[in-house]
Amino acid sequence: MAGGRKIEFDRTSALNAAMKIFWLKGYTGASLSDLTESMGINKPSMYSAFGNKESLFIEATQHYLAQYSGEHQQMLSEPHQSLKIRLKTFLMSILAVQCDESLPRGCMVMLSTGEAASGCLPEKATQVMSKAADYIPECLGALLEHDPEAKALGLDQHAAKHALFLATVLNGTSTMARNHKTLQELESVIDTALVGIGLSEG
Amino acid sequence: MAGGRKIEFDRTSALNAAMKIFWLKGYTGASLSDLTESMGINKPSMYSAFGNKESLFIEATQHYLAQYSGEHQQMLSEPHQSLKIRLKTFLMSILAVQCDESLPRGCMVMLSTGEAASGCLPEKATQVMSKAADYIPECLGALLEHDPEAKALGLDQHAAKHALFLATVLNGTSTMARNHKTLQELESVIDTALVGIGLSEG
DNA sequence: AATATTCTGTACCGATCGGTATGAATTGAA
DNA sequence: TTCAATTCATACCGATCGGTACAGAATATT
Repeated sequence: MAGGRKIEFDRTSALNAAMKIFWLKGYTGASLSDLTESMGINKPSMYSAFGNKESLFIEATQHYLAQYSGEHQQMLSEPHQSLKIRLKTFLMSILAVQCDESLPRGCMVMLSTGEAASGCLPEKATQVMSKAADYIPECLGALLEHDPEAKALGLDQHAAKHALFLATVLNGTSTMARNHKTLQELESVIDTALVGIGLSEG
Repeated sequence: MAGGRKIEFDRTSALNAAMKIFWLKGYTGASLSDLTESMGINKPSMYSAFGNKESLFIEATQHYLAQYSGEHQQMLSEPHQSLKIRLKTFLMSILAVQCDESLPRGCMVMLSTGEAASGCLPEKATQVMSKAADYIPECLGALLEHDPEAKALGLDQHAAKHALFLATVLNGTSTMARNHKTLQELESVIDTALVGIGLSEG
């Protein structure tokens, strides 16, 4: 057995850089030149470390989900908080990422899901995005269906409908954030949406 | 002066075919091969008839606006109809196009505006999309601000906020329609949105 | 019929795409 | 120090991108 030349880049920060390029430009729009340049490595290094463009994209998506998606769900089960507070905190947590000025605007999953609908994604990547896109609606649906306060308010009668509504609004804020709408403007959208499902007064 | 060979294709139907390709795949995603194949012509014919890919895209966008965007506005000024009815008819008119199974799903303008935000559109095309994207929010804003019934209800106090909210919902339904949500499902989203701005009861 | 004009089809252009072969550089173990 | 193992950098691959040169086919005027 003999050792070899040591890797000269940090795999995680390279993956993070790739994630931001995919997030900004989408799968098709991100060229290997774009990716490797921002990752600070050459193409052969990328291929040996990540396989190919598709598997890099999938890994970047999982990196995105771990960093910017998982954190939201716990807002929904925060104890001693009203349903309205928990739901608004959840939605604002997502919106804050969409509007973060130090990151690409909008939601990476919603962006790439649109690419998938155009048939621009390879098969496995499409499956990953489809599963990722189901996450937020499922969180919302489960909350509205099973939460005691939601039941008391009768929201469980329209759980699916209201979950779709809120998910639709979040898709809307994602594209609005992409077009440089501010967090303040879009917070008012969230507030109006909460009125729509009867959790707040107009 | 002498005549020449006659053109062998219908310019309008070729433009219509190109529009559908751009609508389905976006500007970058639509290759010249895709376009000319569906238009039923060869590349030199396309270039002599439309100039280049960008001007074809701009003309296709204007064709889209003429066919699928202008028709909505008149719903807002329909006489002898309540504000709620007019607004819902307006929104449903847009939603019906987004969900039309004989057309590409979603709104072409909202789709390409996303591309513009990624810097994937040439300069002039970006300007055209930006102006087109302002159209629906401006319709909504003007309605809520100046309509007598809206004023009576106090909606003019929050015209900009509610216009942004409804435009955001329409962006959401566009991406949802792209992911094969049905007209029925998304109609319930519209209804919930109308509750949000106080034009309907939960 | 001859000719000027216009369109169509093919074949091609340089650039870029995703992906890879190859050799030099660097390392650990023998 | 030699050698096997691994990474890095360059240069290249076929395919496709948007766009065009050019020749032949079709038309209107003379």
